[in-house]
Amino acid sequence: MALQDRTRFEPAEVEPRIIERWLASGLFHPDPEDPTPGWSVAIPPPNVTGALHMGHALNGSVQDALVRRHRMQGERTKWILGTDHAGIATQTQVEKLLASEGTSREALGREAFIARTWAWRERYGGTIIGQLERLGASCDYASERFTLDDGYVRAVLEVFTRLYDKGLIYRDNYMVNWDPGSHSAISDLEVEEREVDDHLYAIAYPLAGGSGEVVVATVRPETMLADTAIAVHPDDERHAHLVGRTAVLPLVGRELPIIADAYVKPDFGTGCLKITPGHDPNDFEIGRRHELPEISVIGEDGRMTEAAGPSYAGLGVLDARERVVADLGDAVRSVEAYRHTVPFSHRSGERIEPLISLQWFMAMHELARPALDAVRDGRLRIHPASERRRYERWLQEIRPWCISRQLWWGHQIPVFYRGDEVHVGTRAPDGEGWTQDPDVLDTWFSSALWPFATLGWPQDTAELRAFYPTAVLSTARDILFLWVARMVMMGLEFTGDVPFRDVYVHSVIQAPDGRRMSKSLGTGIDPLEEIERHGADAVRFGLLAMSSTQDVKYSPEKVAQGQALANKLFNASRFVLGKVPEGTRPAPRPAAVEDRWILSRLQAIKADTAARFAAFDFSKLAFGLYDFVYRELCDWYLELIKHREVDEDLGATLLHVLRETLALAHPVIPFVTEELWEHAGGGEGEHGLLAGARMPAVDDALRDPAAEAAIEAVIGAVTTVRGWRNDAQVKPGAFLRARLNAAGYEQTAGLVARLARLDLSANGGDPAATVAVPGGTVEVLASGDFDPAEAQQRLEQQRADLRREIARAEGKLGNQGFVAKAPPDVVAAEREKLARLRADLEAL
RNA sequence: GCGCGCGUAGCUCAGGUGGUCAGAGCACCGCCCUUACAAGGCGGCGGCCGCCGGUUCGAGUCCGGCCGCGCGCACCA
Repeated sequence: MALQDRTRFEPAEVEPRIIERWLASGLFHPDPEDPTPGWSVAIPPPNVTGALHMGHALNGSVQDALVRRHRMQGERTKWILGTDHAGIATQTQVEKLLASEGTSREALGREAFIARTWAWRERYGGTIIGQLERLGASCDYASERFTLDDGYVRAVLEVFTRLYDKGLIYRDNYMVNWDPGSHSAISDLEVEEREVDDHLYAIAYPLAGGSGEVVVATVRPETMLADTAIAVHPDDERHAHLVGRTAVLPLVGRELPIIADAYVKPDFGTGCLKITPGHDPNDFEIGRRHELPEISVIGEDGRMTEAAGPSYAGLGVLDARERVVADLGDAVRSVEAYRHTVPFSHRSGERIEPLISLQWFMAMHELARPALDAVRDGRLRIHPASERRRYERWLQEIRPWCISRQLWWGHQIPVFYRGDEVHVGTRAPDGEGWTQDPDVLDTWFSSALWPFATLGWPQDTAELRAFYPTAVLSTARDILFLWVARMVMMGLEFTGDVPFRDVYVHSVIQAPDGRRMSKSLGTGIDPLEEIERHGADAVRFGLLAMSSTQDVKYSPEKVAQGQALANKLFNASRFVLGKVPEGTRPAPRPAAVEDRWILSRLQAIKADTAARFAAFDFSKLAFGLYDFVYRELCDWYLELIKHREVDEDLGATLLHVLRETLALAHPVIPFVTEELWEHAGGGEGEHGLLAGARMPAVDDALRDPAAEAAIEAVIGAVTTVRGWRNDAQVKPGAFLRARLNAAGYEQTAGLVARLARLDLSANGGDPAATVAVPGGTVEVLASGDFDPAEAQQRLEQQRADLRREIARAEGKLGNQGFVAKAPPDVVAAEREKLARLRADLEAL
């Protein structure tokens, strides 16, 4: 496309074309054998079932900005890409599909179901990869991984086996969060608390021997069928006499010992707690402490079991509750409405049924300690600091991780049983009768190996040597424990090094009204639709600009700002490239003070941008670029040089500034900059792409404080005169005859004259108005082009403002306390300010 | 309940270590089709910086207490 044919940047036309060039260039697929230092990022693997949402888009923008910047710094950069098999999510999707076909997973059988799921994944699994491409993410698409591919499976087996041999993975009957929805145990981290309205029942249990009773409170009367004790607080004098005695469980007749345990809150309810180790996590702990029997009356299907007795067996939990309450009759002493929070499955949304179940667990304390140390000694840095504190707290209070899931889709647990024999390994030992554990591992077990399993571990590959540890892990805060902390533990355990040096925890993007973005609420905004509407550059810029250390509301204005920036850069480039002669070689060749100024400002924005990248301050990074392009480059520099003849020097400087600006902005808005780069001469190498060009370094020799001061004055003077013209109702096009009575404009009077539309050539005539500008005044000579009365009013306003400021400064300096106690330089600055204000007033 | 964070122009947000810090974008008003951009340019309106105290010569900026909101952790059956 000829650049001069359009006045607007058209992302929809340009971006797909640019993507093709990037992918064809091979720039995103680094050679691991190359000796250049490696720099890598591992993408949080999206679910194969997933589609790009705003969180992915933000995280993609963050990671891509980092990756592109480092690639342009000459590092051998790899962005590790892949998808997660996402056990529950994927299995649920496929089961839904089967249901719509009138069949089911059970009808198919395990092998066929898994084959079907693979086929489903082949067909629908890759959509998010294409969507990342559309965002402009420069991932290594040529070596995409999957958490169930062959190499990955080997890594998982290796880790399982080694942890088992170390005794850190073990099988136990333990209280788990049973999710009746997915028919599987789930980990503590997959449980969410929700507030519900329940009833609190007070139930009387008679003491053995008929000498009184003990009243307990419960929201789940049906679980009493599994009670094995009553507990009171050891210091509770009201109930001290009960400890050691025995109560009789109503309906069942079982004798329950009355024990003392500090867990019981004496001031809650009656101060007496029924203990049900089989169906309550806290009771389970108490039961283990006191070696109580563990009875289960609720099964994995959520129905009462035979152990509940003939009149309850087979009933659903709620029906059983009703029946129990009815059967208790007078023993129910009170029922009151009760609101409290209870656990629900994050996945299925069903209420968790705490059950004792035979599951695989991972002991975490031994693994957690090195992960804590890594943060404390600085090998791992977490940004922002508040997230680091969360990380530490969780690791300190870490609990065993239930890693088995009663699913089919995933890494089947590599353990084989034959009678009492147990064998851990890839395949069953020789001989008949071995059966493999039917469960699969928690999806997060395999995700925890992501940064090294994707690079070929446990083999010692060139990729592993080149790209491990990765540099930065960028993620949202909701998976800091679920994923990030576990990667650190596994990385340290199996590679001896942290899996990444920096963790950047980014904002969660909420809907514009502050609610959570979600499909079910209808509050979601599709990033792809935003990209279609405004361009990928605009969305990337907007997301980075709105990011923060806190959650943020989605801001369409910031996306619009990004779109405006892309367009501005497009038009600025059209202007520059239309002026620069063919064959110009870009170079800083300042011929005038404004050239020295823009070159100096360019060094400043380069340095600021580098610092903001280092600090993960993406919002300031984005706004800083916006401000430089809009304000300094377009509003001022291009206006300042507009009427100069573009000779070799100016041409070289213009092209230099443009190209460095494009390079600097490329990591944030890669498409428009890549497109314009080609028009601005392109780059080295066969592809000539900006994505593969070098990031310009800061050149301190081009910093020029004198030029900055001179142009600052010009900007101040022009702005002030424009404001005055507006107030004095000067005809917009008129060039007013005026005298510039001010210091500091030796080289720039002509610039002021042109941009403020003044004719400074006249020396005669009476001043009809005075305007204060930095360093002095502009005296405007009488003419018919403005209204003297309005001008006078404006002048009075200016004088009043000055007098007010003078009075404030005088008051401050007249304050003994200030002069005596404030630091000398602050006092001196105040005196200087006062003198300047007085001089300004004098001049008017 | 404990912990963390936030409440600054109509809206969304910036404002390390207290002294031009009262800002940006959008919205709004006025003027301008000035040959890069009218989805543009120029200028402007607009804020007891949540409330009440305190520390200080001086406080959006520090301390305490309220009020409102968000998040994290733990939950009392």
